[in-house]
Amino acid sequence: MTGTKQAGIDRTSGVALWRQIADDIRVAIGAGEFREAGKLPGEMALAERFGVNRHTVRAAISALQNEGIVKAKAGRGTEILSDLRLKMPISRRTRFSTGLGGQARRPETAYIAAGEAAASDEVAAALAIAPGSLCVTLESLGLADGIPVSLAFHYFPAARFAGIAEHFRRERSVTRSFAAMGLADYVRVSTDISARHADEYERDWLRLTPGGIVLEALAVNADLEGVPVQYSRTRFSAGRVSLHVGTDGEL
Amino acid sequence: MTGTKQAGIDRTSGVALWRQIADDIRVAIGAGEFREAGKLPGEMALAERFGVNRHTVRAAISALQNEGIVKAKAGRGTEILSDLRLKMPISRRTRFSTGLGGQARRPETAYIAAGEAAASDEVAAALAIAPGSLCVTLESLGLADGIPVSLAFHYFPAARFAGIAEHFRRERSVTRSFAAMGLADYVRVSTDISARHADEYERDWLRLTPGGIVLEALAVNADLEGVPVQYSRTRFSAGRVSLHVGTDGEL
DNA sequence: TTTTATTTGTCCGTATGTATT
DNA sequence: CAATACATACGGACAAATAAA
Repeated sequence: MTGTKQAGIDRTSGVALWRQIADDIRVAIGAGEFREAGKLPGEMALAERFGVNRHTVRAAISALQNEGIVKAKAGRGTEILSDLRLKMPISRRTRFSTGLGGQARRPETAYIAAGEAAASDEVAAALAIAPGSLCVTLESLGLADGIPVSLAFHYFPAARFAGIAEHFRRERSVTRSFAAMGLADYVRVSTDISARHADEYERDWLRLTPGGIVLEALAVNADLEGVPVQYSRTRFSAGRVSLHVGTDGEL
Repeated sequence: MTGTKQAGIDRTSGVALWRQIADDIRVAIGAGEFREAGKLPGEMALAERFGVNRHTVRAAISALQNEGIVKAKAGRGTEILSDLRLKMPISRRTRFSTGLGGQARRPETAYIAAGEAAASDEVAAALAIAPGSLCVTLESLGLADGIPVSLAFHYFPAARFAGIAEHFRRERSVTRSFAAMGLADYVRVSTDISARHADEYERDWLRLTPGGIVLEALAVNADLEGVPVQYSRTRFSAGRVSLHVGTDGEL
């Protein structure tokens, strides 16, 4: 099926050639295709490979430079800067800071906003409360070494966690905020994972370029009696994070 | 330009507006946004929503018609034909066919290819065998109602599962192939999930458009003694599938 | 049945972006 | 940095199909 035509380039798909080629090169870098050389093949070689003009390849490389993935130097070639991904564990004891702790990086959580909202059907079902019940909302940004990796929107039942936003503002941690309100422990009940293109708001906070991808995780946490205490929608920068599900044991 | 910019549409991303809008509408359909009406809002309403000209919306709808998702009729509106969005469970007992079975859809597995390969470091580590050991490889396509949803590449240690490809070719099921070779049961040990743009090969098999997204799951299955029996790399069509991780119980 | 409003389908022209030579 | 060809996006006008008054 892949056959004769030059490596998968479609000219009437609504996606500019330079963007298709940039995406292809990004995937190839992630797959480790150029890891040995540490740099991309020359512009002429790439133009040949994709069956396009050298100018088009230059536009693609320029886009990858803006993303901070490669760095082109006259006479030297195009160096590959980073193809690393953080591994975020998903288990019964999923927590942001400890999840990234083992990877020799400085994890950090930033406060974005807090508020109140009536529970939509979706939120109400997840938290096992009546639709329309009041929820405390909290928005936060997760960073590793100063680079944003996740953007989270949390819902807590207001009846039980009325003042949690103030705690979070000081503590910068959901776990410690729960603890300050008398909830010593909690577990992850379920996680729903999907992927899509980032919208403008997500691109802004996660510093993604147009066409960037987010992994969206819808998660429910519950106390040890199984009563839901938190519903959150976390969007991970797909280029910087993978999710690791260990189905055999705890973290 | 009609006025203020609208939800997540970017005019300098190398992706045509009509394609961005088509992707947005496809996701909205999958989220059930128009399920009540059974059809899309009018072209004018959508043009307003996305802040573009009516013709641009028409181009997007035309693309969705070609995908077989909607059907436009003069005077009637644009009917939604399919809102396929599958939820694939990831748990200790993860299997493709049973995973989709509960969703009242016809699951199917197609055989693509089989072969042999020496284990790379990555594969060897996952299967707990020596690097360079021989593996049986198997490639398969998962479909739901005839629509491709997953593309999988499997590795089995050849020392133990030498003839498994022939079994799979007849049985069209990894579970039944294992059973035919005397392995009655196995469990999922770990799953690593990431997201990225589909490459040409994946776009081809999964019938994705350029810029399409895949959810890639690297999974290890083991027998009940904990000895790894299978390592697989499954790429799900992100627009058609989400992954559900239940961390509390079995499937 | 006729009328009217609504919605999609098709045509025109113009400006800008993309890709090649 | 041309010149050229084509795709994209916009704006408007009108035709054709449908549903409801």
